[in-house]
Amino acid sequence: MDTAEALDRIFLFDTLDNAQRRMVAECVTVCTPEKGSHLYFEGDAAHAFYAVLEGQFKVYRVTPGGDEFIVHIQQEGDVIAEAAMFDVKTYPASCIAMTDGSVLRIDSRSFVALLLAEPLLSLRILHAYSRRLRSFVSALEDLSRRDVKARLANYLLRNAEDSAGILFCPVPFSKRELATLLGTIPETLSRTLREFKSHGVIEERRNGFLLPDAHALRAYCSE
Amino acid sequence: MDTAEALDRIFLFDTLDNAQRRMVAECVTVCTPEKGSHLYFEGDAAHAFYAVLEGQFKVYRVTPGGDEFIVHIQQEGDVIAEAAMFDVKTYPASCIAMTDGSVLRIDSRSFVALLLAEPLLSLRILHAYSRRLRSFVSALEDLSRRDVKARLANYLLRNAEDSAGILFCPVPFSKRELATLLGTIPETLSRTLREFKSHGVIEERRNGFLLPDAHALRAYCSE
DNA sequence: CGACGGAATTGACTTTCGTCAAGGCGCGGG
DNA sequence: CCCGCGCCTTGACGAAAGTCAATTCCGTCG
Repeated sequence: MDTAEALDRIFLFDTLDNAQRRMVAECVTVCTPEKGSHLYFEGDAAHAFYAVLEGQFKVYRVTPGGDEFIVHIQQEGDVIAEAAMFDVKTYPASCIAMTDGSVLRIDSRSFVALLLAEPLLSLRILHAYSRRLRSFVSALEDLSRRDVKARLANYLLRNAEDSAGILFCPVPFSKRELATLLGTIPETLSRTLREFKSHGVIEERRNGFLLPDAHALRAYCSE
Repeated sequence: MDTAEALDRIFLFDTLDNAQRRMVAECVTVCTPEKGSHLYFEGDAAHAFYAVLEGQFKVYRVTPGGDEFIVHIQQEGDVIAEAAMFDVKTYPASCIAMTDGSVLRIDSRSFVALLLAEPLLSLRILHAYSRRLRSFVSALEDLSRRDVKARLANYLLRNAEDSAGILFCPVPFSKRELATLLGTIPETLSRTLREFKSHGVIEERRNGFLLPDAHALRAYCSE
């Protein structure tokens, strides 16, 4: 994938004019990390941030107790570690490629210079931030007020795609990771999935779940 | 309080030069809401955002079940609803004055125009966002991985002020609200406080807690 | 001063969820 | 083809924390 095509795929850049794109192109490179390789480790000096072109990337921290905490799983179009460029010098988490993939690597210093020259670009970044912030607020609300059934139901509905009237929620990663994303553990997730399946509200498929009874799922959400 | 003095108190504006301050002053007004009055309600058209000069303000949502969920409690220097100006037309939560107070009201449209004219200001806002974002990530980690004891200990230490070697954590609001902030309920908070008091790691005072044994508290954090 | 009302506390009970341990399933390598 | 290794599932159990209900504390107002 060349740089121009890559910029088209990232919402931060996809409406820039040609002059702006040339400027952005100056401070980005396309990388193709292999599955299992790290974009960066927690504590590394933060000279760059990333935008996902292909594949899944896991942003995580290791707790003092040695457990993994998944901050988020980023997919095509998502921006990773954009926080790092503004107010810190090191990454607050680590990021690993869960699959082979490709990313746009954006040099922080050059990019900040670009922002100063292109205020519209700043507004776009602000926009991105505010969406991310909002999603954290609802995740927080979710975790503190709802049980695992509600969190799972919510996740399935939120990530579902509608094709020909059939809802399908892709889960392109392991159940262990889904459990961590939901703030629970594989055992509890497994039991909750079983309950949903036995009531016929979901059906398991390769890499995801069919949601034949969205109405019932919504009921779980607001319980 | 006049506008010039008010701008000095808000970190978004406190390093602006005179010309910039005059521009900002154009789109802000100082308001003095009384205890119990709302800055805005969830769903209102979002024409402005706010910065706290004095008092406490509670940003909250009402869940479908009718419970209150506190998104955060904002105090002097904090910025409220800055997300609203970029990508949405309505406030995603409500905000009420918990005490008499004063705020800077900033008109969104004029401010966005200002951002386009003053790229440095955009960078400051970005900075603010990234800090806020980071605090949400740790709150999330907290909620999903730690028990109430750890969350309370963490909260106390994080918000403590050191005066003459004595740590004091101010809690200028009710225990009910503290409980909600910690993602629990008053009963559980009360029991946890009792446990901490009985072990001598905290002492209750008017509007807060003394932390005579910070070391013990830190042990609770990482348990 | 005494009564009321909201906040906080306490106790008994229940539910949810995590822990521990065992076993099944699928897949790749020898 | 069989073995081993992860991943996932299942069951039994216990701990944490929420619910419900009763009581105490405390500030306010008549």
